[in-house]
Amino acid sequence: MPQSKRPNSKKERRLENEKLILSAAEKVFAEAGFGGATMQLIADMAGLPKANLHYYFPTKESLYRQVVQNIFQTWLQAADIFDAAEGPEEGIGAYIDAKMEISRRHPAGSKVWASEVMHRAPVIQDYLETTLMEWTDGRAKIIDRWISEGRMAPINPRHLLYMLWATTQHYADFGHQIETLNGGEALTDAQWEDAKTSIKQIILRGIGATG
Amino acid sequence: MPQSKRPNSKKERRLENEKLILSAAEKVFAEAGFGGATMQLIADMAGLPKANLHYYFPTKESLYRQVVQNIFQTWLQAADIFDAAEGPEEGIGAYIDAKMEISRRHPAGSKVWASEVMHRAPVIQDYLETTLMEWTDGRAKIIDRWISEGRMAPINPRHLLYMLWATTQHYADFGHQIETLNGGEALTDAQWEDAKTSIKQIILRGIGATG
DNA sequence: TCTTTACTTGACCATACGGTCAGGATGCGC
DNA sequence: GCGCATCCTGACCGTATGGTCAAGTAAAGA
Repeated sequence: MPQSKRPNSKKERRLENEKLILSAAEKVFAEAGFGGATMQLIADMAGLPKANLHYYFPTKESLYRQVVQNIFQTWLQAADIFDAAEGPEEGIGAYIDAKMEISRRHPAGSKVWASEVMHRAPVIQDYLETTLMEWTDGRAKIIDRWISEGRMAPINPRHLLYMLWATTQHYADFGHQIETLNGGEALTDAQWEDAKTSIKQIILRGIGATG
Repeated sequence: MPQSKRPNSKKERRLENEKLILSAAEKVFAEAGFGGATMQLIADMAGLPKANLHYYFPTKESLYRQVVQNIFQTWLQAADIFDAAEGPEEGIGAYIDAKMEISRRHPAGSKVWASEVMHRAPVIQDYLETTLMEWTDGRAKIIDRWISEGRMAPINPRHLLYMLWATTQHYADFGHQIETLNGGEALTDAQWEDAKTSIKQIILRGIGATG
């Protein structure tokens, strides 16, 4: 007699609990860093006993690894927009929008990623060397093509990409600083729109890609 | 009989040891985060017994606090260049150069700062609310004046400042990622120059402040 | 030289943390 | 309904860590 209200099937519960744990872990790792986070805190936030965490994720490190890998996936998804674009104004503009939206919706993930990279990427170094490297090379080539087609000014694509990453992720990673400078209030919808517009304005004009 | 070769006077030794400890602490906090850093590790790196650290800095938190405050001072010093400038091209250009130089010379400090802010600034929240707030308001006013004088395009000064911070500090905080994408090699002198030039080119042109 | 003050340090302590485990509960296939 | 595999969890353990302390050493001051 499978119930649909409260998912009690084993598979469903498993997935649900894993999701619950991963979500709690992301928050705690973001707030406290890997070293400062405790399994007990994650357990409390997930509403599960600590020993249960170790049933799903044998070690703290394995849990952390899973969190970071999930974030990396989200990170890469924003790339699709870049690829589908027809030119720099559309591609880079949409990429900025997408990454700003990620910063707004998943600030914890962005922080965990930043923390991981700052600590010399002990867990996802191989991803940096393979997947991220390929992604970056591919995007750099697209930008170089746009430049050779005269659709934007000649600019080192890598530094442009770093600038895009830095600026968009700043709104998540340094969100607390921004909020403090905003009088202690989170940015409003209008302010987020203003941020997006300002960034696109500066960068698109800066690379000579405005209509 | 005060010796000048090896500073054995109490005051000199005190200052020397404090500097030694603070320098080691900055590195360890940057590499491991506050939670991951251990007093033993800092002691080893400073070449002193652990108990000696606790003589100079009673708690781990007090040591951390001192490190963060020192970094904040460096951070603010780069402002002088901004103030002394005659117009946006000179002021913002020089500010970018100065902040990039800090990222290059003191990456550990930048990382500690980033980490502190990411964790909701438990130690320097009051600085954010007072000193940083005033600094930001002041700089925003200067930019607004430049805009009203027609020396640059109308742009929300805050988002421009965030962009400057984000981009320049990215080269320190995400230095490991940049190094990995650079084939595992640290950026050369020429590459650092290229970075500075690219950033200035995009931003100065983006805000309509090029000669 | 003698006293006092500042500094140094090995040994030690309480605590908190990651991780284990045994035994019980629960749903699943037959 | 029954046996089995999966899931759950309170109690427990070893270790590492921040911090203490008392006893010693070296410099400053008189």
